[in-house]
Amino acid sequence: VKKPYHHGELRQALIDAARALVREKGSDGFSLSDACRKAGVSTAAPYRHFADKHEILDEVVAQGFADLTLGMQAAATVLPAGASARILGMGHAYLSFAIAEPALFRMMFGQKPDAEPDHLVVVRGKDCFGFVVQEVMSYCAANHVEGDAMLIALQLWTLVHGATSLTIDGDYAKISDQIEVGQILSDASDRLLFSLARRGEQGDQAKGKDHVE
Amino acid sequence: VKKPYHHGELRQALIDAARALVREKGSDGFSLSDACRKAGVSTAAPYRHFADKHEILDEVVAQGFADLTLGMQAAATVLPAGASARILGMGHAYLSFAIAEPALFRMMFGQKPDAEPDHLVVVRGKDCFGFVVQEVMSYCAANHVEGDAMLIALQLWTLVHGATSLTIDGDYAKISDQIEVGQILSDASDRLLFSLARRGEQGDQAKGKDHVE
DNA sequence: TGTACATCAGTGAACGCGCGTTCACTGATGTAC
DNA sequence: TGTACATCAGTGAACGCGCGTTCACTGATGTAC
Repeated sequence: VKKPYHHGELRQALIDAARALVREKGSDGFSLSDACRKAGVSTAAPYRHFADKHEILDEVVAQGFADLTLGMQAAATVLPAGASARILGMGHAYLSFAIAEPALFRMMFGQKPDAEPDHLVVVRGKDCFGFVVQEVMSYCAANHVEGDAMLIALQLWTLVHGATSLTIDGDYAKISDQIEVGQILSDASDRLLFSLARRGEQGDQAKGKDHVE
Repeated sequence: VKKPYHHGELRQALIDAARALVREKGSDGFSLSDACRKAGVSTAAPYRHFADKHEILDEVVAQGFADLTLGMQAAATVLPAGASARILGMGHAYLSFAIAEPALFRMMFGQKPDAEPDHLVVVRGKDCFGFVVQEVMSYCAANHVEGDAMLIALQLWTLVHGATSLTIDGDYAKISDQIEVGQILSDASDRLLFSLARRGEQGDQAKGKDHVE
């Protein structure tokens, strides 16, 4: 194969290379030079497409949020609307995403280096949480839950995010190798949801567990 | 003041300098050279007391866990034994610690750079979680809760850790500036604890909120 | 269809930087006799 | 109490390294006439 002078898809190729390198070496270990090596171009080439290193990483993070949203949507749509299993499935999708790309997950939710956040990243992040709120609202409507769906969504997010962080950072493992994150998640999620729902729906919600993951 | 050739307390001085620099610049921005500058010694001096850079940071992290445990103990002991407010107070102490030293908190619970974890760090970490389990067991005993105290402690830890991470990383703020982490935490913790406790104790637990933070 | 030329996406060499670590050294401390 | 000497905690200069970014450049593309 001959190597053409013009790459043609260099912008996306650099983003893909950056994401792969973040996955392999972590966000700290990532260097622009590495990404250039991987894409097969000189270290000056990226500056035709990006202002600096951070701009590439912002793009990676934005695509990460889009993928996370897609993952949760895929998990939700195969589960019955209004069931707590559907909410739980989204939580498992969140966890699975982070396990597949822990360093990317940390970049998405970790603090930025004091620079103001990228606009596209914020939009994608809000879309992602917006989907969670929407699903929680559907659940609440279907189960006649009185209460602020936003607050409930925040609590579930908090729980799932905690379980995810402690898993990918190896903190559960440092305490004991007997800990099952799936049990923690499903047990606590159900507890949070059940304590809200009115009587009569519980049998319906109690089945359908352990679908995903 | 004359500057003596021998520092005398250089080991602890370097640990203190490292902790201060991590607080100021983050764990990434921290360099051994910076710590030497701050302690007023040459860059070769640390090698009399530590094998390498990581050994200093391990020491900082271990002291961080000790401080976190102390903070939670201090919060717990001023609140009535057996009250849910006591458990909640520990959660707030966890959050306060992380807000005061976010970068240190991230080092404590973030993943290590593939090297095996330091022994002292693991011990201090287990001590810290052990205290939480112990307090949850007391709560369960006082409120006649049937259920695995370890699992309950894990769920509470997960929730509090999630709320703490999302707070210090600015993720709540990215969604909306109206979000109150205190409300999320106390609401969800109470819900997790109440759904376990038997009848009759609820009035006792419902007061005593909003003590700390 | 052919040619002139502007535009654009790459090259490759070089820069300055701060880092972690090593080296031979030197000044201070403390112990043996 | 005094002296010789081993030990130890520092110094300061140097190293090699990989990084992000800039520079003048060159090869390819595409458009005007």
